[in-house]
Amino acid sequence: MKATPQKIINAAVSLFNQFGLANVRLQHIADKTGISVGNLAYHFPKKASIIRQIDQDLEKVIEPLLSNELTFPHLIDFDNQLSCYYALLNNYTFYFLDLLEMERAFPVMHIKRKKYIQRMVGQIGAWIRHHEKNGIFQPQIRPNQYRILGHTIWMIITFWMTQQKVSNTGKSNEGTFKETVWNQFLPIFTPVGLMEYEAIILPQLKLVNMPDL
Amino acid sequence: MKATPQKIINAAVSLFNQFGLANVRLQHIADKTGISVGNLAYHFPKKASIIRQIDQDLEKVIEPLLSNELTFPHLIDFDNQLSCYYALLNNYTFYFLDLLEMERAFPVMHIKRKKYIQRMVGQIGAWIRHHEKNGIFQPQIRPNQYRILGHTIWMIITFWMTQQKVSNTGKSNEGTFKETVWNQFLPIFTPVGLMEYEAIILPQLKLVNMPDL
DNA sequence: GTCTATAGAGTGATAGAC
DNA sequence: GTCTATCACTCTATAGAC
Repeated sequence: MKATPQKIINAAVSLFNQFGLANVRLQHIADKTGISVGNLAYHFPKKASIIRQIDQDLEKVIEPLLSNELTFPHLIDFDNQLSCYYALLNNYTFYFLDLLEMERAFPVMHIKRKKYIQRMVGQIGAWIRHHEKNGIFQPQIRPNQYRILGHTIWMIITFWMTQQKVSNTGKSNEGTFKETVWNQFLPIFTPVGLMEYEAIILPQLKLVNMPDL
Repeated sequence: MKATPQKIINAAVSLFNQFGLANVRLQHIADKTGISVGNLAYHFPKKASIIRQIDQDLEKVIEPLLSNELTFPHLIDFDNQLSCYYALLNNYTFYFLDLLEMERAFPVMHIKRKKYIQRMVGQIGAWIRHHEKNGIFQPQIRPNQYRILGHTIWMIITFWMTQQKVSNTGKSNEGTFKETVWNQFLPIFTPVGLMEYEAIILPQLKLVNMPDL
């Protein structure tokens, strides 16, 4: 892509992340890009064209994340995956803040999102079941326990940024994010699992400072 | 309150719940109430006046919920509290869907919300610690474990409706909601706690049908 | 209390000169 | 490719008759 369109996209993503999809005007995007609204319209005839472009960029980032098998034997692989998710949350915050606004205004994006959700929940669920058989996690106490757990972890990831903005102390923090997700696994570790967690994951988490939730 | 203002509020809440705060026009509210926009303006001079009134009604519902001590010795008390929260989610869905829009457009409501959040997280946390000392829940494995758990449960409650709308199968379901929250406690029960759960809570949950998440 | 009519402030999109 | 100017539309809020 040429220089100007790329600058426009960068400005738009940045503004969307900061103010939310519905609150950003073409004028703001043009100003931030350093061009006129007319010029903006030359490159992207509709506001929706900008969104579409961003959606395509986003797909290129999400797709590989969801294609990871995650059935690697080490917990650190999941920790790395969490880092990737956190980067996604940071770079495309608006995508996770404006879920319903996007559903209403850009139904096509929403259809894609629904597929992502299914795959993501499935991916996490498969990882849990893998480590259940593995002896890292204890067997389920109740039939649906780990299916629900997978879904809850998806919720934590998806609504992390919203939660942060609403509840919060200020700036977002990768360490707190990861700690919250890992906290879901803490009570279901087997002794062996707990040992691996405390040896491998915990030192990682301590590397980042952790203010109050 | 007289008849017309109350009808207006009812119509407004219903529309906000369905379409979201930002997508409801004065015209829609007037139509649904069966009056003209001019008349609507007579009763509520600004759109914000309507929101303010709803906010006050909402306070009357939330306040008693947050004042519950929840340190009663039986798990069923928490289950009842969850029923109350679910009713709140249902009656004031928009309040939980449009968190950020409300922060932007109605900062005063948001300040109140922040206080609610603190109290709610604190309430849940106190309940968990109470039952930890009680022998219903196992001792913490790690220092912050139950503080984070309380925060996660607040997230599940707060974002339940959004999650439902975005991910979902259709209509919201109290049984699935409660099961997801209780699932958080499942692995931290002591044998005694698990017995009480299976005797008292589980039969309750089974009373409602549970489609897929 | 209720209505119709309209002012006034945006906002997305377009036309046409350079 | 880039600009200025403007149209067409939407929405809140207000004025004034009944």
